[in-house]
Amino acid sequence: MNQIFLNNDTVAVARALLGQELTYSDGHTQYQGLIVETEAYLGERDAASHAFKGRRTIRNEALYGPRGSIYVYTMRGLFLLNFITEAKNKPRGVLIRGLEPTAGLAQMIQNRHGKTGAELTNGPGKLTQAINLHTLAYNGQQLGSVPLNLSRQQIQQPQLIRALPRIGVPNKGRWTEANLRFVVWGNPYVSKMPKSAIDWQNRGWQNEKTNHG
DNA sequence: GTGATGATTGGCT
DNA sequence: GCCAATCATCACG
Repeated sequence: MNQIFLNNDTVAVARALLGQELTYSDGHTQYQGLIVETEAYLGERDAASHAFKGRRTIRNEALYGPRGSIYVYTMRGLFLLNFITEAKNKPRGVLIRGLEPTAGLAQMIQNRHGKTGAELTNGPGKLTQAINLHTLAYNGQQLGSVPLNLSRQQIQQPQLIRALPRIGVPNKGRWTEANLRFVVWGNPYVSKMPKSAIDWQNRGWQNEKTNHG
C-alpha cells in the first residue's frame, strides 16, 4: 500500500495527496493527473460525512473499509471518488476534487464533450467524467488492485497548501466553517481559484519541470 | 467573473 | 416525497 495511508490521520492524508499522480485505465485509454484539491471527511462526528452519527447502509458501506481502499458514490448521476484513510470501521476518507491532467488529455476532452482547460477536471464529478470512471465496482477494493492507482512517489510538491471550507456543505455550523478542503494554491484546476491567484508559470508547484502545454 | 437557478438520478425515511 | 460531498447555463455588470 502507498506510504501516504500509513499517516493514520485523515487531514494529513488529504494534504499528502496533493501532488500525487492518480492513474486510471478504462481498458482503452490510460488517464493520469496530479491531485490538486482534496476534502477530508471525519466520520461519525462530522455532520457533512455520509457516516454522520454512524449511519451505515449498503450505499456507504465502503466508507467503513480499510485504509487505502476506494469509496465511490453517485450523486445526481455523477460519480465521486474517495479514498479511505483510517482503520477498518473508522469511516473516514478524502474526496478527490481536482486533477491537473498529465496523460490522456485528448480523450478527456472527448469524454467531457469538448470542454477544455480547467473545466475538464476542476470538480469531483467533472474529473470522474473526464477519466471515464463511472462504476461502483471498485468500492471496497484497494488502490492498485484495480486499474485505479497512485504513483509511488510524489510527482510534484506544492509551493503552498491552503486549507479552506468544504464546498457544498451548507447549514452545518462549525462543520460548514471547518477548513477541511486542501488546495494547491495557484493551480488553475482547483475549484473557484481566483483568477488573480492563478500561477500560470508553475501552476503552484515547486521546481516545475514538465510543460503539459 | 460572480451569483442564482433548474436539471436530474438514486437512496433513504 | 425529500434531499444530496454537483454541474451547466444564463443573467447580469
